[in-house]
Amino acid sequence: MDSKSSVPGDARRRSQPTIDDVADAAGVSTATISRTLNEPHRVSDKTRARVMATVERLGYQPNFSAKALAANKSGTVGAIIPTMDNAIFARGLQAFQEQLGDDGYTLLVASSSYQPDLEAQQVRNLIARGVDALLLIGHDRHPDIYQMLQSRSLPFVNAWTFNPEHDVASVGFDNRAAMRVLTKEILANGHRSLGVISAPRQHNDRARERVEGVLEATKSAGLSAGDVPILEVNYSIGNGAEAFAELMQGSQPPTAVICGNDVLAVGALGKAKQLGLSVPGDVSITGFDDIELAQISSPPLTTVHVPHRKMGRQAAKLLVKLIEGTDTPLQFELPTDIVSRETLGKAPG
Amino acid sequence: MDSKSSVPGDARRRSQPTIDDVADAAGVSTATISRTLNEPHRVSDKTRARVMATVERLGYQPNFSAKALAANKSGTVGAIIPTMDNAIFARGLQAFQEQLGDDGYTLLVASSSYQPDLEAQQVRNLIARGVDALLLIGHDRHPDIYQMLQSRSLPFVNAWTFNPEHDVASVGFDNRAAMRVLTKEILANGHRSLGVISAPRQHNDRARERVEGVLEATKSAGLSAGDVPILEVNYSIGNGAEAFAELMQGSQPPTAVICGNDVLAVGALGKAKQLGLSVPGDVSITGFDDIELAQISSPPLTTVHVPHRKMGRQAAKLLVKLIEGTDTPLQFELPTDIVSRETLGKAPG
DNA sequence: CGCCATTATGTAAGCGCTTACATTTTGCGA
DNA sequence: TCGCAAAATGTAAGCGCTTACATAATGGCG
Repeated sequence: MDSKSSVPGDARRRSQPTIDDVADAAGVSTATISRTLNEPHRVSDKTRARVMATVERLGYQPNFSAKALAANKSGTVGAIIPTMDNAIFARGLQAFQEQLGDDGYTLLVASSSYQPDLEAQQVRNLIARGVDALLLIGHDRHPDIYQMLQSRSLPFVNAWTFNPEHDVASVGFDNRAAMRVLTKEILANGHRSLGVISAPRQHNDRARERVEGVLEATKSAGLSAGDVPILEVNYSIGNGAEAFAELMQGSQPPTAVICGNDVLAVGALGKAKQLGLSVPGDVSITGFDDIELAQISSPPLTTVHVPHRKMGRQAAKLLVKLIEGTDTPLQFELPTDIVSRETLGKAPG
Repeated sequence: MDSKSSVPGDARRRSQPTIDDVADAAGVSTATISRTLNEPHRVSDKTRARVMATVERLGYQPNFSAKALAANKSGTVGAIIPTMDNAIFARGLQAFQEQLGDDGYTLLVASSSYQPDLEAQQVRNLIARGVDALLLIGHDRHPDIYQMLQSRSLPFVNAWTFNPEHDVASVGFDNRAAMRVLTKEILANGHRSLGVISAPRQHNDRARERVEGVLEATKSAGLSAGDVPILEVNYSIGNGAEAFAELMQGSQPPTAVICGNDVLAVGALGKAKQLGLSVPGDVSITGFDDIELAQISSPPLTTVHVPHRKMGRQAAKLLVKLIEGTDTPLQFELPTDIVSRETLGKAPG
């Protein structure tokens, strides 16, 4: 019963079999195992069959850390989103992940809670964890981040926004244009007194662009910027409601309230009902994103439809191409369209 | 200008500094660097300060794969959820991730799309990727999975459900009891003709338990099981609507329709409106989960509130304790409560 | 001041893979 | 049958860390 723990083939505590175990069992070298698994064509049919059988029999699973270390790539893609707790990101991320899975990559998620510093930290974190590429939301972010990505030549794409001025890979839509179109539609309905409920614009180019879109439209319709009150609140139904109340309590309340997203709009809608205001009889209200909420609110919301799932999948595809060095265009603009339901009507009076 | 590429200290293509670089720069051994970073107290104040400064100066970030390989742990926790494209999982996952981040772990996500085989595959995948622990939804799954986890003694917790019969770590709520309580409430309102719209129960113990809850309540009220039609559809507003229509077209339509979740209920609600049925005047409709949809539907939904965020955080805490070997109870039952809004009323007639 | 228990640091052997490079086998034309 | 290019396989050096063990520095005490 003496036991020299260095005896080869020693019982290594019933842990995972390693490549060496497989090599021994199959009577080939580890190199052959590795090749069989990663470049099957470089191995003879006979050997491949034998190795595969052994792999199967032993239940061998390559150790990922080792693989990542040796090959200097992890098969892992990171995503840093503001929050999953918002249908639009959750949905896009789900699609992103599905596509990634199809391509053999795994998703590492972090969230920034809309805080630039936190985002920077998360980027560092994910890089240290060896992600092969990164999905980021929007263009705004700490310059350190870009530098960091640059210096490591780590592929990344900015999603949920599209702006050819930024010379980086991205897949998204033109927030400004979308909102401009919506606003024009509103103006075409005779509204001249508008109000905006936006997410905080600082550090959030999407929110900023949307407001810009509104402003461009109103300006070209001859309204001066000062005429359009803009409230900034964090995304939530409650905040939407409050902001709406505030907007309506002035001496000359807007006849149309443009919300930065559907969640805010639904809050506004609820508050309108509560205040005894009819929508769109007394006020029109619009949203952005076209999430489920928009369909089932009552009345259903007129909003801007954004192809979140498509965006997620497309971003994944692009990232994979960047990782693998496949030639590809770097920028994808996805179309949005306004979906007219029942909360936008003629201006009263 | 001659360049022997093997010269030590050679310019390794301006890549990340390694622990060796830091060691050289700080004039200590790599062991000391490692200790400074991982067990600061084991290093003298002077050395620690010098090392930290060097780390800072070089912008050193330890390579995760190497760390994981050497230490045999990855600081990464995997989660396999049916889909992120459902507010309840997204929300819970967000909370889960926040807590994980607080504890220094990172989240690796995969989704099973409600398919047992896919789930098994994802488990394998995440294990190979070296996760330190796993979050799983529900108790139902391929037995191979449990065996796999067992044999590697990989910590895991089953969430979104609580059932002391299963002897595994879990944090969740009693789906059956929650639904039983809701159903009793419905019966107390005089309803005797019920209908159920559920998610497919196969491979989904949560859906199954919920239906069981309904049945327990109806049975103890003297109704026979056959009296309660049960439709199974995948979660979606549209499916909820269709199922509702089907339920109502019989010769003796139910006066109360119990839905497996809010999404289904909202679909049913919409269809009721469309069919000219008043809710709860003609039919009562209930949901489950209490997501945002429930508040803003019209009329707002009577449903079961589930503390998704709390569940996510709690699951993360538990998992971390399991990983670190801290002593802890293994099962956490979270309370649910029924929130009475406006879709449940007295039985007509 | 010298001894010895502490405390701090260094040495070097892996962790489980990949992959240049070296060696052996195979297959085929002459 | 021989020679040789191509195909298959093997050898072994890392990848960047952690950590057991060895060694050196420190400091308290008689």
